[in-house]
Amino acid sequence: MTLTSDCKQCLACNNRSPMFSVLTEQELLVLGEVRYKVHFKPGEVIFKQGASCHNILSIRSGFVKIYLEDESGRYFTVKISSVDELIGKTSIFLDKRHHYSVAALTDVDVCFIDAEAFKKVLFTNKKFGELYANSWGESNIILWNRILSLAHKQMNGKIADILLYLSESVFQNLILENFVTSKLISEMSGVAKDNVVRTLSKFHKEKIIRFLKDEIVILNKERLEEISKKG
Amino acid sequence: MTLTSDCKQCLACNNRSPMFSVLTEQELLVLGEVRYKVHFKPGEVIFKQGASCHNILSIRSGFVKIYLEDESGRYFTVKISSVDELIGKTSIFLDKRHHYSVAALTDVDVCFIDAEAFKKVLFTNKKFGELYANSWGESNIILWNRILSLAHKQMNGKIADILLYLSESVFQNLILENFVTSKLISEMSGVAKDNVVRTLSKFHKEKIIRFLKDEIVILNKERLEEISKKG
DNA sequence: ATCATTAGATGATATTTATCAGTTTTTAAA
DNA sequence: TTTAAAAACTGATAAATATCATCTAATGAT
Repeated sequence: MTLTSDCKQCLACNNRSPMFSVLTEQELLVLGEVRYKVHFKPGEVIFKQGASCHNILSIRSGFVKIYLEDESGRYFTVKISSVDELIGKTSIFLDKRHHYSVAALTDVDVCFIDAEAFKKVLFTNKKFGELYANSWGESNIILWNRILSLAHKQMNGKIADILLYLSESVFQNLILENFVTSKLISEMSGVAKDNVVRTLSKFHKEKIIRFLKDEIVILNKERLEEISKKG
Repeated sequence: MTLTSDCKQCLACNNRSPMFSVLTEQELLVLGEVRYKVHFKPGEVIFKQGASCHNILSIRSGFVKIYLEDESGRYFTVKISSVDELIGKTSIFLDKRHHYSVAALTDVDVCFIDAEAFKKVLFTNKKFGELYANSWGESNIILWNRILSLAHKQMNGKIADILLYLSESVFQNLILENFVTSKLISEMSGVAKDNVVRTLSKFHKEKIIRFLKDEIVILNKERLEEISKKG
């Protein structure tokens, strides 16, 4: 993790979340004063579940995973976030503790914005508040979908769900970035790693995906959707 | 479902969510004008996933279940809400559609409050906005916990989690209300009904709970917590 | 009071999935 | 360039769970 200061203020930042465009110059200046940018390398932990929480994060480049840890030390990755997304939308309204962990999947630049200053702007600018709430709502839909997938589906369906989620919501592309490994899909789907490998190999043989040396490409999305539906 | 008008305006309502206490008289009067109260009998559906959404709901008495339906028509009950809780905190900020269904578990009185008027108040009164966000955040913690439970735990752990959730978060009591049936626990835990019955009987034999004629009482909470932890 | 429906109960079976063990390949590090 | 550490791969096995079938008890409706 490296602290860098070579970035324009929020006012002129062109990696900022589009939400910020509804803020006034004055508001952007305020936020610019209370933020700092940090660089993380792949694998580095950005913050840990249980640690105290004083910032909301804005991702300026790269991909991070948001994951939960249970009492037995097992992980579950809930979602993957990237540019334009805010992290901690829920946490800043809770008990000043993080309720999940975040780690970098690639090289990542993150702006840490002071939560109190951010909240002040949030409650002052109605337009901004509404966009924030919309974006919070979108995040919740992902949670509901994850719950449905975990509750009743079996291996094939769970893995299909993850592939579709990654393609549609994370990359907007049929080609999945190469940090998507079987291990990551295992963490996201709740399916044991061995079985993820087996299933991906099977999908490869059936020409539903191409799965070669950590490259995953969706070849037959309709089929994946059927598998997801069937469960 | 019965439409009733025998209720005081929000101003004098003593079944309202405590959040409302930070509103001004003027704001309460506004909300009072755009709400209507409806009674539901046990089993009645209050709204369906996919239907259009123009209201936020405030439960004034009774218990409701919030559940998701998947493409194959299976149900999953995410949480149980009761007095003092708002339903639709996320939905009013989405695409005007409900993303889950709600049904009455007992006799229920619900206030339907017009979403647009509610949002106006929400963005005007900062204190109210903050309480709303806190309460939204609390709801999200429940979702995260559900996800962790579903992802890695097996039957015993999943069922223990539901019993603990009901006791701690819903009833604040070791005695679970008698609408909590094996079927409901099955819907909430993602475990097949037959296996829920088997597990509850086992817990009964081991004196962890008392499970007799639709009465469930937690006798040994520490043991349940161990089972939850072990998974 | 009777009938139909739902919940509880339980054993048997089949399916699904996790786990283990061992091999190969790839990637990263020294 | 060699070595170490992950990741991919695969078969075998064991464990967990869903499903099916059947029964009784309880509940609610007419």
